[in-house]
Amino acid sequence: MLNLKFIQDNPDLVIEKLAVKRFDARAIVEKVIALYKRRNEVQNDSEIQKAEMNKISKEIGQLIKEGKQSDVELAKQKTVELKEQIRIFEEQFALIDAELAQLQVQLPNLPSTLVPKGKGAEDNEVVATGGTMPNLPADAKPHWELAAQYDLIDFELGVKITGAGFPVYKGFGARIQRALINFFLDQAREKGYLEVQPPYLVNEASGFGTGQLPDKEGQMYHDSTDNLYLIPTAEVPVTNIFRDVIVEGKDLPIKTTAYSACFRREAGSYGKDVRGLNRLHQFDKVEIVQVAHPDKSYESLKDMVDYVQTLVEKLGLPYRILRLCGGDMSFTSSLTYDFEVWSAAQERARLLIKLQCGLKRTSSC
RNA sequence: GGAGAGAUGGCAGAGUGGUCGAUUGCGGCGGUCUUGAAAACCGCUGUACCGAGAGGUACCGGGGGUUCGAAUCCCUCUCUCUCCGCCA
Repeated sequence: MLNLKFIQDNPDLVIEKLAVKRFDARAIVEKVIALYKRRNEVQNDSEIQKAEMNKISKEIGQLIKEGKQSDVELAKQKTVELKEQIRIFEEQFALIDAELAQLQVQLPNLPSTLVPKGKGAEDNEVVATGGTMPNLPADAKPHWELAAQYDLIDFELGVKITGAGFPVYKGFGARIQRALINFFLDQAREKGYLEVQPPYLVNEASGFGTGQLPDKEGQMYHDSTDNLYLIPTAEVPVTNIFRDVIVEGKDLPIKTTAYSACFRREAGSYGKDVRGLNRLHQFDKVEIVQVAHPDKSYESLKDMVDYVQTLVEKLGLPYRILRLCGGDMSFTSSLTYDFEVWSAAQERARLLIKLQCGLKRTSSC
């Protein structure tokens, strides 16, 4: 969320930057500036009254000590009107403040200077490609058929036990899943990431801490008995490690990695691209997170992009890295790289990894 | 599920209605001493917001209340710990 003072001091910059994201911020920015000024005036008036009130209260304490009972009564009378004025000012302040907050959340994060202008997927910038495209015969099978043929993943069994989107990995399928998790964790550790095993259920505060709540309320599995949420990504518990804590500047960047199962309701996505492993309710993911100094966050992002590139290289996958254009970026991001891996049998690129640098300054893999 | 205790500054831990934004210790920063370091000693050391500044306001788990005045009293919520019970 953009800082009010920043908006006030740099209105043109905000408008110009958000235009890259195809967002017309002019009206909101103007309103914000006017309200912000008004809010500060009210705050000032209110605080003058409060200062007076505090002063009188201290005097009363002194008078009581000295036993000047009549003066005490006199002073108390003065506070009656002050109290009422303070109440009115505070009411006004709360009203303006709420309106301001409501406007503030409507402004997206500013894009980095690297972000290309553009509308949608076709305007994204390809920054790197690698690997060799496999040349498959015309009758090549998609992964869900192969998985069934070799009994690696049993989707039907998952349906019986739980429901669609909860596959059962079997035999070599289960082993390769475990091997990949180990591979990613081991690689991350070698790059200086601290491995953690976080809880898979988080409380409400953690949900808000990473912005999953209230935004994606319906996308998370929720246990209403204890008011806990199943994590949609290890990003949630891992970044919440740092919620409300002060870290030493010399310790930055702090690099953390975690494997977790991830749970997503994927409400509303039925019907398209849901076959096989394309869209699951439960899946495995190894996350990397860096906590960096704001001035160094783009360096951290670069570091992570380069690192992930080495992973797809090592796995020998055909891939490309995209720098998303303004129109294709998310609300909170300031710079996003997508790693797309080519899926030959499906004849399309699948998004494998999304790395973003944003307000939360989190990145995932 | 039952009973009890607790939540205070980076950490530990005082404070039960009036100069308490908060004693003290640790940590951190600066200095004296030292060839250097350690020790010792001295000083400084929370955050946010408003203000050109002086300064002001708010914050002692969250919210509400009583009062001229609340870390302190009342109500309520949340969380943590201890003991008992139950349990895959």
